[in-house]
Amino acid sequence: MRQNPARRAALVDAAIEVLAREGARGLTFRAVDVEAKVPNGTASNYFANRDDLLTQAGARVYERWQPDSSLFADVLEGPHDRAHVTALMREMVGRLTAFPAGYLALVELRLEATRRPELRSVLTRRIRDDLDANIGFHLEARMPGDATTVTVLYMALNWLILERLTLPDIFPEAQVDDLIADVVERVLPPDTP
Amino acid sequence: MRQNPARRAALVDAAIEVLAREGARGLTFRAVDVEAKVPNGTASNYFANRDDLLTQAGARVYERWQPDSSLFADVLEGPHDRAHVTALMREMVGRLTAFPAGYLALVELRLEATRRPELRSVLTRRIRDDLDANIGFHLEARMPGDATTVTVLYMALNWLILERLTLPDIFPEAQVDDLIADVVERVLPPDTP
DNA sequence: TTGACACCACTCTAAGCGTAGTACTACGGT
DNA sequence: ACCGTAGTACTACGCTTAGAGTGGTGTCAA
Repeated sequence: MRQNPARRAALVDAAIEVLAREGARGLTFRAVDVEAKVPNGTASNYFANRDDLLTQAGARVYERWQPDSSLFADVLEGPHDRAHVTALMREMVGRLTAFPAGYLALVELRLEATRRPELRSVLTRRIRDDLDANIGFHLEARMPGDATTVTVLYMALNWLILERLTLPDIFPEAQVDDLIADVVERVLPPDTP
Repeated sequence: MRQNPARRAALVDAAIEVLAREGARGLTFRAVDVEAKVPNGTASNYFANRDDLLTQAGARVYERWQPDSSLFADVLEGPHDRAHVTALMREMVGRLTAFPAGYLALVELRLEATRRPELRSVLTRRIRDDLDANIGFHLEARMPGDATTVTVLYMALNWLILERLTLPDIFPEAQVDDLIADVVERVLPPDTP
């Protein structure tokens, strides 16, 4: 098992691209080698098996999505109204969409999870934690709405992203920002001035 | 090119199962043969190529989801309030979820559509038509809310279904009906008695 | 008898895995 | 300055699996 961390990271990033482009079943050691432009057999030397590769790829996507830490501070200090939530949601959708391979790779992992119980439990924990963190943050920042509000936002916006990335002509690009505002407007309770 | 329609349908249904179970890349003629329990080489004789098989599978899923026609009549005559919409949404989520292989196959097709422009345009049209039909029906039935209402419902409930089918432990089964009611309650305007 | 289909068997090709063997590089010890 | 060693990079090979497509033969019914 080789240790070179730069190479390891490059291989994991390559795995994400392959997952998004070729699907879970196309994720082979060889394909990762080619994508990372390293000689055949290299990935075999860095990962014990496919599961290893899959879970590391999933973790890496979340790493690369971490927002700038200043975001948290800004939000806690900002206003607690719908307009601010809309801005936040736009930022989030934009941030996730900006790494399309990562999002598509996660969807592939979800589908693969229907076949691999271990992957399913890892993914379930990660996604549940993420949702809970969002709920916690929303409440801590004293934004309008409760846990259910955040859950409904989570569902609608996730589907919006999936739709944009797979069938972009269903919701025209120009309409997306308005759609996000619509979602927030419908789901959040009115501001109490 | 063989014509036997019963066999052809059996092969398409088998293709849906294979898509859901093995992913788009696992959809091979041989896998379909095995799933449909017909001799090797049969699918080769019934479909010109993989694209042919993919688009026919997509169409078949929608066919199998068609609600009983009496549903439409019932809805047009029923009350026009949130409670009724909730019941309708539960029926719809239940109907789609009851054919999990179909739903997962469609998600696989979405991902495959990122690679195949032709499949993308076929799918885009079908899904856009379906959404428009839902919007039209909602308005025709004089349910509370407008086109945006239906769109937001569409997004949130689709993600709910995807979540249920891929990572069922994120939202416990027992919570689903309540969650649907929550979604409707937040997204629809209040009843005007 | 003929035509359409079912079934079976076969060849050809491609892809991938794992690893053995060799080459390179850097570093510490002397 | 030299050498040995450890860790890694690269290459190549054997082995296995999977699938595509097709030709030939059997079967049934009009």
